[in-house]
Amino acid sequence: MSEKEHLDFIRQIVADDVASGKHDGRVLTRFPPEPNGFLHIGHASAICLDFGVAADYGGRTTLRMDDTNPTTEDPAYVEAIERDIAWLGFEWEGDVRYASDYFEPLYQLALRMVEDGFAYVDSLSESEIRDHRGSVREPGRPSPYRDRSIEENLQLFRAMRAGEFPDGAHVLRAKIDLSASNMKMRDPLMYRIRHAHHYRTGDAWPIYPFYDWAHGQSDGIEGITHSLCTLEFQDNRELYDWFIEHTRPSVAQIDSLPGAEGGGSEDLGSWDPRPRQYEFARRNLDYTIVSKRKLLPLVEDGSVSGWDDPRMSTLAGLRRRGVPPDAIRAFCDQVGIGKADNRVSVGTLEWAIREALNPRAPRVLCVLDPLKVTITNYPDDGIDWLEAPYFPRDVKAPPEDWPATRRIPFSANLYIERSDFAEEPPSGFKRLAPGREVRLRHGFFITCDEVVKDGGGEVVELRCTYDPATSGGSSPDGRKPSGTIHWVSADASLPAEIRLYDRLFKVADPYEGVEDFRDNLNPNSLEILDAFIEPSVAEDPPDTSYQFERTGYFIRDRATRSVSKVAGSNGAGAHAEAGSRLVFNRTVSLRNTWETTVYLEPDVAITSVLEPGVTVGPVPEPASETGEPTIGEDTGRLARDRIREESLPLQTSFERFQRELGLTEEVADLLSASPASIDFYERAIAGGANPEAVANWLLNKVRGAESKEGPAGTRAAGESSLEPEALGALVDLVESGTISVTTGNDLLSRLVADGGDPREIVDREALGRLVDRARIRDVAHQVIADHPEEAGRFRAGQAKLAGFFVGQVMRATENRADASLVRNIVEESLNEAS
RNA sequence: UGGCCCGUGGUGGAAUUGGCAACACGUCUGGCUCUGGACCAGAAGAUUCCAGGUUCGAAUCCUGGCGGGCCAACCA
Repeated sequence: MSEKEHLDFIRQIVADDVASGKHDGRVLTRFPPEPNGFLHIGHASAICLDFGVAADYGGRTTLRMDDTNPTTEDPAYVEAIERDIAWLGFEWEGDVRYASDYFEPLYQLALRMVEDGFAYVDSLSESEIRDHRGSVREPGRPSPYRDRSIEENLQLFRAMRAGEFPDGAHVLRAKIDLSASNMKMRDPLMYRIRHAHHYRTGDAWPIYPFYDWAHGQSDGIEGITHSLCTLEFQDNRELYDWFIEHTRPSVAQIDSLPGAEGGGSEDLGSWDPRPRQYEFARRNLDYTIVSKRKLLPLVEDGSVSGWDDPRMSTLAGLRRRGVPPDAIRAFCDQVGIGKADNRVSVGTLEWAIREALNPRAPRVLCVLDPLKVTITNYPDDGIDWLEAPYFPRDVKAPPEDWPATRRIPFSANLYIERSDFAEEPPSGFKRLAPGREVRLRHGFFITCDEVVKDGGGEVVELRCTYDPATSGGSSPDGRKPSGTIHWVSADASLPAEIRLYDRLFKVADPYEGVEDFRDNLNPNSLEILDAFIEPSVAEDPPDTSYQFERTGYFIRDRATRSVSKVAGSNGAGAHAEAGSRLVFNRTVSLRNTWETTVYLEPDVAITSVLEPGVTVGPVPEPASETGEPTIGEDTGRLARDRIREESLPLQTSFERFQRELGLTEEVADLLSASPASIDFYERAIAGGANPEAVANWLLNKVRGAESKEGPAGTRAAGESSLEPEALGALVDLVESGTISVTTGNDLLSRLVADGGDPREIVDREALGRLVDRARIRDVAHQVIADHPEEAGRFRAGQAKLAGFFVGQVMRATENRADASLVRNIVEESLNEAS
């Protein structure tokens, strides 16, 4: 992958880890699909990330089948997944891994959890467990079996494993916290009893681990360093970490693994490297579904012809549609990765496809919707084989294994595209019309002399004359026709079936406004055309991607169709298989700026019509008389007021802050929210620092500095080494002008991290404020000289660039300069220097 | 009166961690062309969800509000 100056947030984390020498700088990621369906374009994004991140940092990626649910999985899916990833162009580390290969070590690990008292066997029914779990609003209740002895748990769990109980009789649960606000932590299930046949382990196991238990431990077993998954697993991360921290793996347990290196039975104590989970937003594509579970019903109910139906967003479908793998990779690269919900336009995918195909797809002629043209001044039984280049001049490096030209037949009977003729041409129309001349691509100029219609008034034939002097596309007299159109000989072309695919769903968001997303299926997503194509294609390799000139990119489908009607033929189509015709899938149309495709961005049009002036949120309701918080009210303030009503000291401080210290009500409110907060503030101002300034620092900057995270994943939330007295001293230093505000900011982060006395640090490091006008002016001049372009733009009126120069000067003086002074001097210097 | 996460042009997203709101797709001009494609040149499009606050300076920090997503499967 090319070096980018910008790193997405995942790569930033990995880059930091590598730089800090975590795991000795090793990176191992994993792609863990469940083999219960085909991979789709959404997975492509995850695959590109998992494999791409590792590759960027010299790491590797394992492919792991997350096959812990025997009832949904199938070896056919395993095969499809491997095929699709390989096709996409990625190579996984070693053999394919299977979670099912880890069933034994997982079980051993679980046994230890039971021994250590971190897991218990619960014998409640499924619905009872659900009931005991409580809701998001109410805490759960412990199961009556929660306090079984370790011995009993051990014996029961072993019996579960031995197959002594029927399905549903017991489960193994982690013993965590039934009242956790995170539902995932309310004693999550680790194992269920399921007497089911697993496609790999057969009937060896009557119990199967759940995702949360299996996944993190599998990461540990494989030595994964960065475990990337989608946003909906954010709540699971706390559990992931809990499991990682509470297991005690030993070499013996993972020794039974295929490919294990062997080696004793000593305790590993913990997983090393310790895997960490990071989440990113899944990629949604408009007019498309990216969910294996939603795609399955389409396959099952016959809405599509299979997982590889070219309308499907599956990699297999895209492949059959003719989308090259590098286009998908380019697309994933282009949209990148983030944490915000999104819906990418399919236009972006189409762009990537055209970009990939344009330089390498040979151009051929194919008429999709034929209109008969008779050349009246050409011999009826004549035929000319014209030499035509496969690539236009602007394709600089056509594929070397493809010939430069082919021959195409010209005869008295031709087909042109019905849309390339207009009896009454609109203005700007550059194609054929009565009396007009156009160029046939790679052929002659023709002029339309006569329009033949059927009884219904529909045009059925054009009678034209050609100019024999224009062979090769130009006329000796130098005249230029208004346009160039594609065509095909009716006497010597091949009949072809063309399948045009439109989006599978009618609306950008298939889940919008319906209970069943299938109600949003586009009934016209497939259009089949009887077309004619130049005969050269019959001899080409079957998987060739073409550009049909002026229409789009197409690929030959593996299917052939028997001829439904005999095409006008004199045997020139002899290369085609007798009695059959070729089938082509349209991969994507050409970009079309003439016929503005109405369907292209309908959602844009619709929103602008439906929501003309809709502004932000709803109008706040007036407060209700019950005093209950209503929308728009400051509920935090209400809560604090209520607490103060019941606590005299709090209320006293609240009032004193306002009356004696002159703080605003809002500031006093925040400061008097808790005894700890009041105490901290009182101690900070005890040294004589300006109360108002201290309050502002405390409320704004200190909170900001404390919430800033350290190196990814290692943040110790709420931990601060800042002493109140130090804050008071710091504020005093700034207020008295001893140090600059910016130095104060820097110092604050250091105090929060490491503690200390600001006065000492300032003395020791000579951080005193720089107010020497001459010094600052020197620096400013230097900065201006170094940035002539910006200086010019400032003088041209871009006033906000002053901030840029202030920043540069501050940097040059290590933040010691007085910023107001700097701004002053910078603006002065900028103006005088002109 | 739950927890967690997320709001930057139409779309996806940058902003070197408080100092010029990048880039790409799309749109619109103009040029070139034997493809109304490609290519070349240019333009338009953003009070960074809102309101306050801190700061010389805020997309970024603080407070509150609004909006969206996920979580109560013996699925993953």
